[in-house]
Amino acid sequence: MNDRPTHVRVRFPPSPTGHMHLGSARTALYNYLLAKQTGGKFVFRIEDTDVKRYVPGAEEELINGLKWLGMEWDEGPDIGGPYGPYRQSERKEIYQQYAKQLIDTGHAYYCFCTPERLARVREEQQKRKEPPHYDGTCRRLSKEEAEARVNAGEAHVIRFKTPKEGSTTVHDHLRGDITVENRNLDDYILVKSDGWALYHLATMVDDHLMKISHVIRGSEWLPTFPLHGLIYRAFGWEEPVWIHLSVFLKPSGKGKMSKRESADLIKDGYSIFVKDLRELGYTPEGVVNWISLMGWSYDDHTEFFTLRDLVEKFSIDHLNPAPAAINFSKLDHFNGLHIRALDDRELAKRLLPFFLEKGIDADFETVLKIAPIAKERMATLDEVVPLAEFFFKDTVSPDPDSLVAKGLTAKESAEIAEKAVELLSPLPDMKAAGAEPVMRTYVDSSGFSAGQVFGIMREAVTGQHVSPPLFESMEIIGKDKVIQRLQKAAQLLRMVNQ
RNA sequence: GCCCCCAUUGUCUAGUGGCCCAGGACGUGGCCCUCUCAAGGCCAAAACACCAGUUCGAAUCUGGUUGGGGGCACCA
Repeated sequence: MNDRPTHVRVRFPPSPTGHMHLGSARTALYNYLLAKQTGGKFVFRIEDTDVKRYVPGAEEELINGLKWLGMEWDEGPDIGGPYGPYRQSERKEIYQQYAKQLIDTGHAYYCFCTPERLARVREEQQKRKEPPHYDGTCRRLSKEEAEARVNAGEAHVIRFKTPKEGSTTVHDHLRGDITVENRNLDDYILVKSDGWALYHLATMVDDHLMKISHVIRGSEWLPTFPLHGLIYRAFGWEEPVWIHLSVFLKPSGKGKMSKRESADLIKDGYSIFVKDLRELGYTPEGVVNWISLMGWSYDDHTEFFTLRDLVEKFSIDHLNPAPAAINFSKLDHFNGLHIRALDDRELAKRLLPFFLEKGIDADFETVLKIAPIAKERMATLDEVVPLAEFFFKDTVSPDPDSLVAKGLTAKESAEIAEKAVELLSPLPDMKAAGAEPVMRTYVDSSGFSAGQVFGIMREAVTGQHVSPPLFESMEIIGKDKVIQRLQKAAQLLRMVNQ
């Protein structure tokens, strides 16, 4: 608690190549939390050096996703900052300059091998059950020959000159030292033949230049982590604190979510994509609380957190290195908690669009009245529609058979509906405080149960088996409509054959 | 195949040698509350992968096994 770092500089550097998913949201969140709790900076950087994989609109989705979740960045492509540009596609020359430095210091070399030859070499290596590594042909070229060929305009890439002997040890904050034999590392390509730097170079250069002090990233980088350490050392730079987060597994815990499985999820009302979650009625509060606990924990009993709480309580010392299976029912739980924690005005504001989207002509004032009686019946915001759409209908159409109360005949049910009309009509309005005692007195004297009487009324007034509390609902609907609907129900019941 | 990482109930996890015949949460089952459905309250079933070792003592340390995951691109 006292040994927390201060003023860290962290970054979230996604590639605009697809939808923003839960894994990147969590990585962004942990970075954000660390920045905020230390008074540091959260840097947003776009890693778009691969034009072939660029997806239009992906960057905007990333921006919207982060903002929706409540994570604002301090430096980024849209707002700039002291270490820009924050888009890798605008930093090409910087990478080339550093690649050249690596060549000059003997840490990298030009390679003229064609993709075709590399594929052939790889194939043969695999046939011989050898690790598929670059065979070192161009590593043996003299500096003079290589430069002559470059100057002659021959196509080339730049490769890192990985040590052949010995081993490399790097340190991960939650996993400790990680050591690999250098022979298991490859002479990775740093700069492609089109002159663009690859992740291994571009990201290390950017992180150093942008003074990133803590790198929190996914565990898919673990295999090349030693290479990244080697690159930092080749430049003579001080390494950041490295933290590799576990991956998210599919709900069964067997492997990570495939494209197909992600698509299938939406049928069950779930998704691993942030933008879908929003449309499915999840709140940013619920999503943040949920993902914060997949790989991190506070203590042995506290689980409800707002983003503010997390900024205060999060700690990189309590991360869990094991992969975590996604548990959507827990998301429903957290979302419900946060819906109930919202004040009525805020909740109504968020509920309204879900009515409108379904073509229901809801108004804010009515939704504001509905919010308090519906909030504990929702796991997701969109569930308000089937629960409360009857408030906005001119008439409802209850099913005559459903109108008949359990254990009663249609005739008895009709009489109850008629009695309700008779007892409620004289009242000045439908305030629950007035209507409920009247009906309860009737229940007590009639011999029918509350469930029977109120059940008939619920079906009559809402047209639904399930609804918010009856009398509160009737108050919102208003006396005229309540009486009308009860009368109609009585008529329907009179027509049911007994 | 090779390399790396990981390993507590179905799932997320607490646990850093004695507070643990293992605590919390989701889910599941039961009960209570109750006008429906929820929410809420109470209760229950449910785990230290295995084998050695270190130690007076191990879920916690070490080694191995097994299992799971990730990576092996002129992608990130």
